Amino acid sequence: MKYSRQREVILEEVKSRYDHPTADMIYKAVLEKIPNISLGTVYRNLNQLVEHGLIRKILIPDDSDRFDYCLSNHQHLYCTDCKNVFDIESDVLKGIDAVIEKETNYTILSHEMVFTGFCERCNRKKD
Amino acid sequence: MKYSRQREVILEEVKSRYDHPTADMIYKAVLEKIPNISLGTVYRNLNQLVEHGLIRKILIPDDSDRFDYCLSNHQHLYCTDCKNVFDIESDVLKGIDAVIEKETNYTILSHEMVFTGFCERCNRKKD
DNA sequence: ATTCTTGCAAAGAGTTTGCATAATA
DNA sequence: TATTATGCAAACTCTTTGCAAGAAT
Repeated sequence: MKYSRQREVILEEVKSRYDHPTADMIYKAVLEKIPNISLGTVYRNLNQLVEHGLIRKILIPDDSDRFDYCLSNHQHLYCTDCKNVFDIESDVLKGIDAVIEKETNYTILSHEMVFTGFCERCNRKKD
Repeated sequence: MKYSRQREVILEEVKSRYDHPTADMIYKAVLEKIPNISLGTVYRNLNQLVEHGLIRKILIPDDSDRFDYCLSNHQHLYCTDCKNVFDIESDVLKGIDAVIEKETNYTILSHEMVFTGFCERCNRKKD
């Protein structure tokens, strides 16, 4: 990838936050630093960064895609109450691709997983 | 839910096929039986059937949603080569929601999981 | 000099919604 | 009769794309 300031700032933005933002949230944030950046550029760069494995895209049921800096094996929880995405630190799924590959005749490259439920805060609200 | 022939035929269509169709594929199939049904009605009914737990929606990375009749615990493989969705018979994920719930302070209601890779047929093509 | 990237705006795909009408309970 | 569902079309959201201009190698 040829260098571009737009891509650098976009990647920094994804890296620096932990709220699993949508493309539009990233666009709005990056606007502060590059006031004339376009939404198309944000989408193009996010997709490129995903393709190059620098960030990942998280699919949310009935909601727009989120982006996350690629770190260790971790899972995600989508809280249907506050609509936020939270990290789940758990290694129960470690090596699952290899397990499935052994059990079937498929080639497994990756998987997408999202849990749906309630976060801590929304759990407490219900008491 | 109040009875409607449209919904009945839509549910039968999802029940009867194993190719994890998109809303549009279901619409085209149902058109054969109800020639004046509208795409909006298909979407409305699919969503209702999902909400009532009769069918499930499968999220596919960078592709449209698929629908599947709700059966036992099984997983899905999205073949990036032929773009089809296949069933994976495996119980490695059985009880995973409860495990995560024990490990965290979240309430887990459900999860979405899709493996990405190659199906048997596309695997063979590569040899 | 060549290739990649940008901003802009328009288009695209997929899905939802408002409304008057029709069917169900 | 009251409620829910329908067909139609328009609207809506999210995302992609064509293009001429600009930046990076």
